[in-house]
Amino acid sequence: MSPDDFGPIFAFFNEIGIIEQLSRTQLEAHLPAGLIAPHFGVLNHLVRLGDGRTPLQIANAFQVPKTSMSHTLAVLQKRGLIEMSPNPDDARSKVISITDEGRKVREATITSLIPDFQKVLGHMDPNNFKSALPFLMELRETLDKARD
Amino acid sequence: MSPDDFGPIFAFFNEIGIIEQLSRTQLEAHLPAGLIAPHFGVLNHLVRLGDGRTPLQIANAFQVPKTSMSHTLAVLQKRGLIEMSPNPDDARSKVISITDEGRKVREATITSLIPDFQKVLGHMDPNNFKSALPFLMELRETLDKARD
DNA sequence: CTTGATTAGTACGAAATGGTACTACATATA
DNA sequence: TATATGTAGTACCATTTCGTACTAATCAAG
Repeated sequence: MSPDDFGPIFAFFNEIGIIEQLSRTQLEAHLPAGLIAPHFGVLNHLVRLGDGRTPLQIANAFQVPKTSMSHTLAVLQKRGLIEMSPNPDDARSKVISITDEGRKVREATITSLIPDFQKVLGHMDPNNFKSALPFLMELRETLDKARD
Repeated sequence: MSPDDFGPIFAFFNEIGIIEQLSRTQLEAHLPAGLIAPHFGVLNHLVRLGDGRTPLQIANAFQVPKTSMSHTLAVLQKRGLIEMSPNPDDARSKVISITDEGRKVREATITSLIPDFQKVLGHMDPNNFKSALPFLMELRETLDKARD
């Protein structure tokens, strides 16, 4: 890893940033008014990994401060998309579960997103996404381990 | 692009989001207090593409609303890192230029960032970044064209 | 030239992010 | 058991983001 390598590496992270922003905007166009990407992220997380997680666990999973997640969860609760119960194992803590309404919002978002993605990405080769994944996952893990 | 392709594609964008967040945090750790990634982004933009751009051009380049860029530029100006002059071609508009102090901040940030990147990414193959770049650029352009 | 529509930038407000500090509970050490 | 230290969550606050609405300047059509 010589100094000459950093040009392409900076360019790489620059593209990552722009793609993140454009795809986030695309996602948010399909969310109910007042919900943004982090809200959807939490709903998706709960469906994929199951109920029973604490706010702190969710904050760690998304690499955001617990105080940010606290606010995100409050919005989801206020809209009836999640429930917060006391944690039987730890009275300081809470346990998050998704409601039927929350599931419906996630489903509907994905359902309306897919045709849009298909239209936008239709002419791209899906194999490019698949073959890029292992490197992205390795990079994500590397960056993740580095934050201490 | 069949429905089965969307699993890996969603996973792909998920990784993009996490990597963006982790790398942004890494960058911001090297910025002077009170400056965040968008501030650095603008300074970098001005150095790479030159002075003389209007706020709206810069907002478009970063795909953010002009009202967001207005605030970002106000912070940079208040800290003496950019200058805003009247646009001789259009009295409604302004022209942005980076100051010597702004250049110094950008330089110092990059200089302190490189050894950190080297430590974190040192064991990764730089060729992976280079070979991922063309696909990311194609994807970015595709997403960019789609927003209308 | 004049009038109507468009455009650049900003003021303002609502919501999101994230830091500091606090409370309540849990855990470790004696 | 008593006490000290650590942890989960939140309240509060400063800053960011971005939408709406406005002002001033430009452009287009007659």
